[in-house]
Amino acid sequence: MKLAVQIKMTKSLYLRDPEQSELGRNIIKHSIQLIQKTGFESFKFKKLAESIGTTEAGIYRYFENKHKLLVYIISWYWGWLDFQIGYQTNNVKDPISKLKLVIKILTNNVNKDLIPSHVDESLLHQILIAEGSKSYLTKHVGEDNNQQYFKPYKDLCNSVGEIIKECNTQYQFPHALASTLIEVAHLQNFFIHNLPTITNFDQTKKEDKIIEFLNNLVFSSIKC
Amino acid sequence: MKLAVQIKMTKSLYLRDPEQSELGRNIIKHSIQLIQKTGFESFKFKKLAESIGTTEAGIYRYFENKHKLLVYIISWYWGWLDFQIGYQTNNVKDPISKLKLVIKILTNNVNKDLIPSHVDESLLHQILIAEGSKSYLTKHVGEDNNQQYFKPYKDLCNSVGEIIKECNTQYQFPHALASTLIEVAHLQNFFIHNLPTITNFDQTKKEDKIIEFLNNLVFSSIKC
DNA sequence: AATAAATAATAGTATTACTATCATTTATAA
DNA sequence: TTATAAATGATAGTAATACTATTATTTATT
Repeated sequence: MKLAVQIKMTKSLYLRDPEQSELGRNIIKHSIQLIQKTGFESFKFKKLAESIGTTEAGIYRYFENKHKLLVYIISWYWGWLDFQIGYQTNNVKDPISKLKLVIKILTNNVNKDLIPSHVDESLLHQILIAEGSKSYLTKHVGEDNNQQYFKPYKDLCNSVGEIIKECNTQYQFPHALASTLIEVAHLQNFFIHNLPTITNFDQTKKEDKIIEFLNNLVFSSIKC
Repeated sequence: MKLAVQIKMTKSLYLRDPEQSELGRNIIKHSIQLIQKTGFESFKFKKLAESIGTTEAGIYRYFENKHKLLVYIISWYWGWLDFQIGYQTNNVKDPISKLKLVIKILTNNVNKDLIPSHVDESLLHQILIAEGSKSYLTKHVGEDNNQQYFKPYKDLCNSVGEIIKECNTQYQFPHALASTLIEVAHLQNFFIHNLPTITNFDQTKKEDKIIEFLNNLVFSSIKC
């Protein structure tokens, strides 16, 4: 029997559970490909339906609208990242090594194929970088939050925050630093690839530079 | 004669310069109000035209589409912030005090009415927090960048980066830290107001907490 | 007073984000 | 097996949106 990760998703995000049918899984799989390829603004349910070989109505039976589908996909990734962190740092005793590993995981710089999955994580990571903040930068963020849409994100922030606490119990802002770390990992990745003149990273071994920057940022803040 | 700040805007952002006519200035003014009120996704040129008392065609003579209008508004704010920083830190000799003042300015925690302006900066600040990253999180960010749309943003990052350098010439990542500082100031402001459980700031004197967090983040990183 | 530029008024189009309906296939249960 | 329900496919339709085009009118410039 294969090991499969089950990420628990908020029920109100979907009309029909996409994990439970072939069509549902296809919706997720092709959404990831299309959103990554065209960007969220140009992502249309009609194109999605065509690429799957179904109709618009078929998609709408699973997701009310494309924003919920985006939130679903992104939440799935947060849940999956949270799981990865728990799984991969499981044997690491030293909290500082643990936090360093977390930074690597957040920059997508570690082998995640330890656990097989039916989604393409590297595409998902790119979606996170380019579209992630659109999931909460809306006027209805409050209602979405009440519906627990951001629970996986908050759980992840909490997990990272707890590791930060382990490193230095005296540090005042573990959760703020955790959310900063998560977002800045994506932000700098976006900048380095799309607005390179904004940072002064040289363009060789980009990911390593981001990790170096983040390590410096986090560990000097918590004085380790 | 009144002192008026002129922020230099990239010409390719508009079709007709909105600074040069009453209608143009109205477009900017009402856009700011509408975007802040309804969010960018629900912001429609038709509603904008109605609120000004003109027609859709009138708006389209100034801006090709609503994304360019957003970029215009946001760029204006970056340019204005950059100017504020130059102006307000002008007499400050000590680079550390200077950087502290920059952090205050970025968190909107300082009196900016020193210089009069026909736009409402506090509305603009809210737009920046909620919509700012949408200006570059697109598939056409590369072309937009080639058109110099992000020059004011980069200039601001550069100004802040230079002040960071003044504080510690040895610090390796002044520009990355500058962009991080600018974005995190907005991010934490958004979180504290919209997803409060994500940070562990208590809800009193929110802005002060953000400043404290940012000061800690920046000054420990550059070891001052 | 003549000319050009800017604006207003109106209409039109292709696309989009859905909703509704009904027929057909597939799974489940008696 | 048959009856029943659930999921899917096929098709059509609608209101709203993001524009473009055209012509008339007002305002500014020479």
